[in-house]
Amino acid sequence: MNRPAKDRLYQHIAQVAQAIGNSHRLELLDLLVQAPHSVEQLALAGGMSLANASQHLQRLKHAGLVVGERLGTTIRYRLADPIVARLWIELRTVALSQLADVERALDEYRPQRQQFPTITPAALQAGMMRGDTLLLDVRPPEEFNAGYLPGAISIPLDTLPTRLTELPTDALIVTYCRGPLCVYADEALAQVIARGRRGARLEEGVAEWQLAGYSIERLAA
Amino acid sequence: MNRPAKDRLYQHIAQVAQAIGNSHRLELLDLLVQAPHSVEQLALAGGMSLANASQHLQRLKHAGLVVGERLGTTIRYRLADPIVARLWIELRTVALSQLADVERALDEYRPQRQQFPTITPAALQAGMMRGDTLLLDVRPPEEFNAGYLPGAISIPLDTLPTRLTELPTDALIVTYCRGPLCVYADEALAQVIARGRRGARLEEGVAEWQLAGYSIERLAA
DNA sequence: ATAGTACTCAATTGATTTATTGAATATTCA
DNA sequence: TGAATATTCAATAAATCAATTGAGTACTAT
Repeated sequence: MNRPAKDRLYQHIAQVAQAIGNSHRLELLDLLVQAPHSVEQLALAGGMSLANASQHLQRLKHAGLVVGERLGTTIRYRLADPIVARLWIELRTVALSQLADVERALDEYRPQRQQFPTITPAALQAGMMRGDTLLLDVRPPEEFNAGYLPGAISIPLDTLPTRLTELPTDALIVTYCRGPLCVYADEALAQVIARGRRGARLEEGVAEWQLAGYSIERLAA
Repeated sequence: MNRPAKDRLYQHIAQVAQAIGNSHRLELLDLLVQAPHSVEQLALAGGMSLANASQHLQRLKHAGLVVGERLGTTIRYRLADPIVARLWIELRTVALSQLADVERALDEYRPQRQQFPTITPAALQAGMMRGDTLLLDVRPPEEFNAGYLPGAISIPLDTLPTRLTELPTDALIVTYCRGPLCVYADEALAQVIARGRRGARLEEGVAEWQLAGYSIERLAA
């Protein structure tokens, strides 16, 4: 058995794990799961400097996890392959399951998450088939445009206050956003319920939805 | 949006990725996927010092990926949960798919892997149903005892030379070992084919087999 | 109680990673 | 051609990681 060749093999594989072994790069991947983003957008959304974001993107690119394409003066980064989304979801699932600190940190970040009802994908689909459930996608519009759950209506969180009166009073309002690590759907739901509507949150975002075997819709290009 | 809480959340999740961001720790996980091992066994199989192996195991334990239980003077380590095996397989799959260097390193470690036929799990099962296929598990006996593919016979690689005459001449001999990063099945297959038998390798080990939805057998305790 | 075995821990050293800063590069527009 | 915008790169300092060494701990057998 070739010990040096075996060591090199594991070292190469470890490179991918090293690429995702940083909190900023994980957040960048989480953003890219929703839609392609420019460096500027990623730096802003991830709360890091432009140079820092760019450096982290080079690390992710070098590990084959993202690719960038130039569009004029901007470079649009996206996931290199859907299996990268799967790896991120798997990592997050293991972290949540195996480390109590992750669950605690999630409660601190999403303090409202135990206060409202949740709904499963299957129950959501049944409700939408019956016609008594309304599904709201409260992500930014570029993320909705990149792909959304079937039947979802886009009401970005920042526009919700002026649009609450549009919501029917006799339906169950279901909100979703980027997935389990996102608070947008919690905040939207709080407003919906405060306004007297019945509501629930879907924990899954588009990536979790697809990983569970359901399909998404996409606007015509 | 609570920026500090969000940062902490991603930092906690990154801890798990950091834990697997080292080649030695990946090899330890790969070994533990097959069966629980003592620190001494792991250090030997992984080509590292006892103290180093122990340190890496502490890192994996702290990330919730392995657990240890004392049995007399030895501590037997095992995966904390099957989802850890899934994470390892997912990471490896991404690495093989996204980095050409990983494929090259695998070729260097397994130089014979393109020379022999392979067989899919479905074709293997069909052949065993027909009764014209013999499945050999060439891992060490403790790993076979921890769980093996249904219908497999255990012939550890080091005992194969003295047992080749036992093999039927009219069946397809299929070998498997720890999975895609293991050479045991290649070396066994070379001997089987050199002795004039028809042979093929199954790339999947027990973890890949289970992840694909098939069940394994286990000897009564 | 002591010796043997297995394992862990702490300190040290050298290597690697990360964020910042300022310069450099690429593209577009007037 | 030059200015503006977007992005990357290189150098630096601080923080973190990994392997080794030697000491310490836990368990077992005599």
